[in-house]
Amino acid sequence: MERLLESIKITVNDKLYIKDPESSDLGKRIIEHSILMINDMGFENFTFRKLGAEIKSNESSVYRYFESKQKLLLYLTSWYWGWLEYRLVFATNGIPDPEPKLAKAIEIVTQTTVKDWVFAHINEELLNKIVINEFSKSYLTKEVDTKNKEGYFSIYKRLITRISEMIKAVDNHYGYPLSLASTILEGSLHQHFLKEHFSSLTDCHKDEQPTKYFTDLVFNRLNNQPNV
Amino acid sequence: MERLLESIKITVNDKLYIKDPESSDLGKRIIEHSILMINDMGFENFTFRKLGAEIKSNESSVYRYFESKQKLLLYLTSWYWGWLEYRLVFATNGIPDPEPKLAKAIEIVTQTTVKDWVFAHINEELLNKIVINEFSKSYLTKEVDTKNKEGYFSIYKRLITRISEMIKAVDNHYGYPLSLASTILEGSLHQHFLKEHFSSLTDCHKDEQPTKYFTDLVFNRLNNQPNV
DNA sequence: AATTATTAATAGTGTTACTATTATATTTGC
DNA sequence: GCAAATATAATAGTAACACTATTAATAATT
Repeated sequence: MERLLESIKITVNDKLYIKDPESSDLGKRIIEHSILMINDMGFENFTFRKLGAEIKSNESSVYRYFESKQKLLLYLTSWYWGWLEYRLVFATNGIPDPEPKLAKAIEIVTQTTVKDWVFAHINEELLNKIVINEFSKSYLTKEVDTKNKEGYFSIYKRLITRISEMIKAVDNHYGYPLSLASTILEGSLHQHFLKEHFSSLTDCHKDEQPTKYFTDLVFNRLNNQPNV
Repeated sequence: MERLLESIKITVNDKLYIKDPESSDLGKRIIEHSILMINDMGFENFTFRKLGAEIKSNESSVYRYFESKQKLLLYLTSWYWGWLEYRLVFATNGIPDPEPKLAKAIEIVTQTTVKDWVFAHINEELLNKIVINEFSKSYLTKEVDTKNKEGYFSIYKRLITRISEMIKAVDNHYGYPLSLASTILEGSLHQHFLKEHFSSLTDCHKDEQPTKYFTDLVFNRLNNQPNV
């Protein structure tokens, strides 16, 4: 995969940044260290001032790239979903049969990310943790509808649509392909969170178990047609 | 139900408040109006200062009842889960067969709340909306493990345990009763949120559809034993 | 060498969560 | 009915935060 991706750039909605962080060294340091710091201290305790100090730059310089903390988070999570979408399409494209195709898709989106380091300044493993802990906060706000209209969630939405299409390909009589797709994505983040902090509320205690749980759940439903 | 509940008090962890808001008129107004205001403006924009102004009292008086905004949110959501647990136990206790019992449980926890007004100062319908929009924020923080140790999520956890027990009663060979129970609860909040803000990501467009979706999903899995 | 773009430094604004202190009501015990 | 205890209100203040404005220094381009 490394070879292939060298020429690939994950593109996110360009309204999410003022200046493309990929376009400069400072920009890349902003991305790299915001991932490290948000993962360390959590989004609430993370500030542009602290980030500036960490990268030996200045708060105001960070504001040249991102107009707010919220937009930086949306940039990071969008990037993550874009990267996941890329891996999903790449891994499933060659599979002709709907069942193994969906199975592969579930595997990709529910497993925790292994260290890839395809993009030098982006630690995908930590970014995955950030998505588990912080993504919900990016839409659980009063501004969600405007943000949505501005297209800040479009990659995420496209990803869910893709999964729902694969579900329909397995069973086009099933009545809830979109709900099931969104349950797989969100539910998998949630199971990973429970695994870390509420282990008494989940049967998933190892990284690969959410994949097994959702694969089992989805295929049992879809092979069993007593629809609505 | 009204008659019965007149003498019932939903009790939450008493470390969540400094002074019991149920013990005074001011306390009840704090609860009543914090529900209205958080629902209106969202948790981020809600402040004790604004609340004080609204109830013609003072910011510092609110701090006599709750030591922080976060604890007030935890109080409200705990109360909600306690109330839901009560309704769950009440509605399922008399059902001997595991299947209809679980079906009733899923119905209770996945449906949006109808106006009950059993507790004069608590609008359960709005509280349900608050839980949908804000509950995740109460655990998606760096302090989650300490909060958990202090017992601030115990009612929520007990509720999930109860549901998982009902799942086991239907199929005690199923390998993921806890994960399934937590998926039903969290997933249902999520589907209700999507219904309001991302209708292209769900098949649930009416209030009762999450119930149907999860009932279908759960029973199809449990009647079908190809376990792990 | 001059122009331009980028980055850094400094200072400031309004708001927030929360605390401390004092003053004023209200309730309670006798 | 009145003093003591308690609850509430008012005021002021702190440190931190998100974000802005302005100017200074540096680097890249022409």
